[in-house]
Amino acid sequence: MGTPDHGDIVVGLNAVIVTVTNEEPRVLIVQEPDAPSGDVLPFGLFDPIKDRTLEEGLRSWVVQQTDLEVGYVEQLYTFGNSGRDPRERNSGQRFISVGYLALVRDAATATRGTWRSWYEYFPWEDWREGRPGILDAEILPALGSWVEDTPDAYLRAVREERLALAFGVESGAWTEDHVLDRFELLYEAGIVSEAVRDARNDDVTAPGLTPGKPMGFDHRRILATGMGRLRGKIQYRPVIFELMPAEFTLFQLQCAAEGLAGLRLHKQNFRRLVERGGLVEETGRMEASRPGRPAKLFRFRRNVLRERPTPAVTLPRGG
Amino acid sequence: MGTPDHGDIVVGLNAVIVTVTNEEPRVLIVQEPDAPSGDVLPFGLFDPIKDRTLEEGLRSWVVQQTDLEVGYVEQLYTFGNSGRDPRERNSGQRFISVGYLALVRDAATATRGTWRSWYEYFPWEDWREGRPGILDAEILPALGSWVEDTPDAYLRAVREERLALAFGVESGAWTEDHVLDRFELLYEAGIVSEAVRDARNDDVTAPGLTPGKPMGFDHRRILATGMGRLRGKIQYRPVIFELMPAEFTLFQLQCAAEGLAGLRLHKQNFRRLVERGGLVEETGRMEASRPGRPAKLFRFRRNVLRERPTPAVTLPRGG
DNA sequence: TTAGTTATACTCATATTGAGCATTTAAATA
DNA sequence: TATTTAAATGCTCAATATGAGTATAACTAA
Repeated sequence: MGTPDHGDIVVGLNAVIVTVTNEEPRVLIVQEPDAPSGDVLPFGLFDPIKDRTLEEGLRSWVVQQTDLEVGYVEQLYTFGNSGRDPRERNSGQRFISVGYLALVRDAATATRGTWRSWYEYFPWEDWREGRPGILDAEILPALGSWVEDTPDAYLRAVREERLALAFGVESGAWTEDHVLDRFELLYEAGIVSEAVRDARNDDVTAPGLTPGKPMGFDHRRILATGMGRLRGKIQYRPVIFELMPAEFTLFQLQCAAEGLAGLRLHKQNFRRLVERGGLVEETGRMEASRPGRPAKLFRFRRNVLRERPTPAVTLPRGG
Repeated sequence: MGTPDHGDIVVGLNAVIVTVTNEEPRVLIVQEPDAPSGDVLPFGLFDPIKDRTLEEGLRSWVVQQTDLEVGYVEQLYTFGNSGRDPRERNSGQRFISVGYLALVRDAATATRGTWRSWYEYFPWEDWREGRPGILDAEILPALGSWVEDTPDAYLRAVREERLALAFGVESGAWTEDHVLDRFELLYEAGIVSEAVRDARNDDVTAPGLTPGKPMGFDHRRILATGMGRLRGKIQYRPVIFELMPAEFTLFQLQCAAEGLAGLRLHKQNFRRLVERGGLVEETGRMEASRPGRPAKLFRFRRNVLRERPTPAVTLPRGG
């Protein structure tokens, strides 16, 4: 990497590794002793000599660090903002962070790190038990006055529109995949503690309100990107099956979809869509007995990929 | 940047700058004297000292190089494959290229570069005059035998599935936004001349078949990414209006959508969707007279953003 | 005045979606 | 063994959206 003189670029690879256990979407978190403020995602540096591609680099140190064999991997976004990574301050290096989303079926195999529900970091994203109270109690008032207090009229209008779009203020429609838009508003408004941490000058006033658990570096932003991408993608690609065991009941599938989307779905309509869409086929086996009528076990019909242009689970809302 | 010793990382920012003129989607191409093989996109290096963010860096040298004020900008993808950028071979540096999509309304203001139809580089992507002949005459046979000739059975199955998905071989469905998937297949199969150029060892046999105009570096891949992203995005965000003048007829809007998607659309249904979706409003003015009934002029209804979760033009196929 | 050309309005069968009620099959309990 | 309870599964029905037209209106050019 050479001596770190001013102007050196360091490429960090960050992984949002997702699994679903007990109907709860979880991300792999590693404990970094020197993490300045909060949990961090697994990350490593891109080695320009050894790694042939970014994704290869990512895969190699994920295996090395966690012993996880990740299957599905997808690039998320490349962030290069100065000031959002505290490591830059002392080293004179410039951190570019490339985020990746990885999906694993079997959480058990990770030898390092812990799996945490992603809603610990984003409590306002979980609508499964109804509209989260924190939205109307804290977040929207704070964002509202942030918009109100914007001096410049044009900028105020822009922010107002962003707020309306991201949180469905005027339309009443919550779009579950706009996770990043919502987080960026909270960050810019100084309502998450990372914003306070990163503020060098005092243009950010800490409002004593920091919903959700903070993360180190810009990792909560990367997690938001991954959540949004995954929530969007399950609606047009069958990625959800990357998170399911080989055999599953339709209700387990629905719970996984609900967990990821943070919504309750209409059970009968969900079944209809999945079955009629040709996404699954019966295995002939039944679920081990529990109270109630036993459920048939299904498997993913891989052939659906060749048959339909958009083979995915759409999300019929409503409990 | 320091002396280029082995292991240095250089971040290149590449812009797919798109406009629509005469119903044709065009990209800004610059003439590089040292471009090894073909046209290139505008690109510049990220300056880790001056540029606060990647996007800011991009905007600054786009203005500097072309005098274009780009409005809408969106990051596409970060490529880091070694071997796909010929500059790496001599310099000992590692090139990471971050692609961006930028949309401009008024092509006239560019002071450098030329606007070229993106279908010059991707002739198989233009279905407006029906299914392109090159597909059945050249591309699909070549891809077919590439798959057939794959020795490893598992890899062959994977490739077969990718081919089926990307080109709609089995489903018969052409998904217009899978531009990158299709290009990557052509590249891996050695059917585009960039693949032949990049091949160090002889695992790629030049088949004497190189559809579409090649580009320098990995720029055709970046363009493919931009085309696919834009084609996908017009269906759920009103980005198409970033490419339209302030006032336009519904037919002009349709032609723009058709040009971008590379499809013919059903006129009456297109109107219905756009009008009922609340995307536009009448200005009261009419188009300057041409043969036929004069058309009403419309403008984008910006307020639709606050009202609807997915304000966009869906694409009703069929001429 | 008429033909040509394009915009716009309207229709209609079919598919998809949202919402709910009804039935089946098991375990748990009396 | 009969009854209750908890699911899974099956079915209906209205509302809406979509695909594919036909019909009419408003202009220009000859």
